[in-house]
Amino acid sequence: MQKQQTLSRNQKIIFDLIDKSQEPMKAYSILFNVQKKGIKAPLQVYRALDKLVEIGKIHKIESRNAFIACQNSSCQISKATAFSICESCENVSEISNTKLSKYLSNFAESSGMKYSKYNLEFFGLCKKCKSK
Amino acid sequence: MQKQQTLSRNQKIIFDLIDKSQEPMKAYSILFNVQKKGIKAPLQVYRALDKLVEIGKIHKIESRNAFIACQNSSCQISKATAFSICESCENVSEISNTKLSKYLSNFAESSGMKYSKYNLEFFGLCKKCKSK
DNA sequence: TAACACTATGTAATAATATAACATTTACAT
DNA sequence: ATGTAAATGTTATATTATTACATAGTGTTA
Ligand SMILES: [Zn+2]
Ligand SMILES: [Zn+2]
Ligand SMILES: [Zn+2]
Ligand SMILES: [Zn+2]
Repeated sequence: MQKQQTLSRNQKIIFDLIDKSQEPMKAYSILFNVQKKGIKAPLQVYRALDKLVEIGKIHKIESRNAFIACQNSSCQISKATAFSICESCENVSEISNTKLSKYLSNFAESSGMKYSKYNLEFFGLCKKCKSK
Repeated sequence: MQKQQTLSRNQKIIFDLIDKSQEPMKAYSILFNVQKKGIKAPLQVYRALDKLVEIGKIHKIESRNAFIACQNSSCQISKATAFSICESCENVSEISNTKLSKYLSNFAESSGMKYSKYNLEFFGLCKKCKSK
């Protein structure tokens, strides 16, 4: 068990919003949604996002510039992330597969670099969209 | 052998620049470098980049918003890309490993989605930087 | 408790990345 | 020559992210 991180006020507001969202959220959409709570500037959002990513509570979907809450309770730090992204409905789900992550970290370890993390994004049509 | 794509004027100018570069190039840096050749607007650059990505001549490094020429002659289309990225010197190299790509496309095929492509980015220290 | 270090916050301005909208031109197949 | 798709040119604007600087809270230790 990792040490439990206490979130600051802004971090908590922003995490709660992302966590409740059914879809990845973009920074300026987050900003718009938290303005009533007193968070008025982009930087306040980006700072909270940076911290939340750092401690693994959220992940950035790089290809979409968007953020989702970690869907994998054991993923306390964002050092090995994998996602399926639907190119039609833009649904994103986090993949949590031990074999896959073992395979990839082994691959990285044997590659000659001093490996610190990876990010993998699969694209295609989700189950719903492919049956349409 | 795939059909050989003929590049248009702007596409060729921009591809040549990226291909000669020793490092990933960002869109506005590309723009700056091709202004003397008559390409004056961001959109001209982005349109060429889009096309070059589509036909697999270059790849976008999503975590860096930068572009590199494909280093894998057999990679005629950007449907399965993998990179090592050095967090110190920002060197990026394309990984071309048949086992890895087989493993990942099999994984995707068996995941329930209608898989179309993936992108994988490893982060860490490259050989040079780790020995410093 | 005072001093210190560290983290977080507030605010304004601006940088960097990317697209929309519209007009025109080129390539090339019928 | 006509139609059509791809590419280009141009202006304006949208979106994403950071710099710089000032202030406030939190916890540790002298
Ligand atoms: Zn996670
Ligand atoms: Zn879908
Ligand atoms: Zn390639
Ligand atoms: Zn390096």
